[in-house]
Amino acid sequence: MNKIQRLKKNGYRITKPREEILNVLSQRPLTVEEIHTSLQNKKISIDVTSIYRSLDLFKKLGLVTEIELGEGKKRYEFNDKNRHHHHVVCEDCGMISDISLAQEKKLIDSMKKNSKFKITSHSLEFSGLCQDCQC
Amino acid sequence: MNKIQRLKKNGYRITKPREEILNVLSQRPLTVEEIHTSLQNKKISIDVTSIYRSLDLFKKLGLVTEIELGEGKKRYEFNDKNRHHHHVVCEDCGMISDISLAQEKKLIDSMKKNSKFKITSHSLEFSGLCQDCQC
DNA sequence: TTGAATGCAAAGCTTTTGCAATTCA
DNA sequence: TGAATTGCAAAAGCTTTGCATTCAA
Repeated sequence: MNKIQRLKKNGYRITKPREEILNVLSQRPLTVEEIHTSLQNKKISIDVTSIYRSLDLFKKLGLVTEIELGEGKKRYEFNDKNRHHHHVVCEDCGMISDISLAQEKKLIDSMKKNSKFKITSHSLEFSGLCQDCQC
Repeated sequence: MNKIQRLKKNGYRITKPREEILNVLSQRPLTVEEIHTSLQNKKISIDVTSIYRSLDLFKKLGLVTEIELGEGKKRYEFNDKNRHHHHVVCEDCGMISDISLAQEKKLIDSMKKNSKFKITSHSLEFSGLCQDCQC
């Protein structure tokens, strides 16, 4: 089931702004400002308010994941359920890379087993210097 | 070496506001607002601006760690170097618990070895329901 | 047609900046 | 005393809210 069908199925309307925002959301986590600029570049005029509201809806439907990388603002990324991953951010240039960790499952499972909390989600973010910025 | 001495050693002044902020910072990560309220309760009047500026200094000196738990604001916690840990936050009541994970080192070491980035730090945050909120 | 969604303006929070007054060493 | 630090006011982000208008079904 694609993203548009998923909207419809839940009784929400397929609107131009929503379609455009979904089109622009890639694997790379974007800020609201970046989404807005990206749409403007495509000559699509959408108010930031509508972007915020659309993202809220997408979050609720599980279409989009909200992440914080310590920048003081949120980032949004299209939620590919088949590809659980985390991020590493370059302290110098801000470049963001995806990472998948083989040993991760063990760690999370053990956390779930041992914690008194009922764990529902986690975030693991790395910070460092990317290849270019190490020189 | 205690926190006050650490300030002095680096050529910074020991001032009333700085002392009071350090006194109030506990293991529990606090927001600037919480620090401010906590000081007011002790009849200590400090401007939030000064709190921000002191925290910036403490961060620079490695006395305090800044964390984000997805609340849209930052939290600050006194940095106990002997006790590396992470957090789990209750989605319902906001309660924050510390956690230490035995298997963590392996995961991080492998990340450091395999990543093209030069990893300098990481954050691992869990979200779920605390014991009280599970009922 | 009609409720849902959008745009615009305004406000709400958190955080930062500028500058004169104060304070520590 | 003199530079570092503080308080106050203002501004700068990011995000949310209210309301009239527009739009999808």
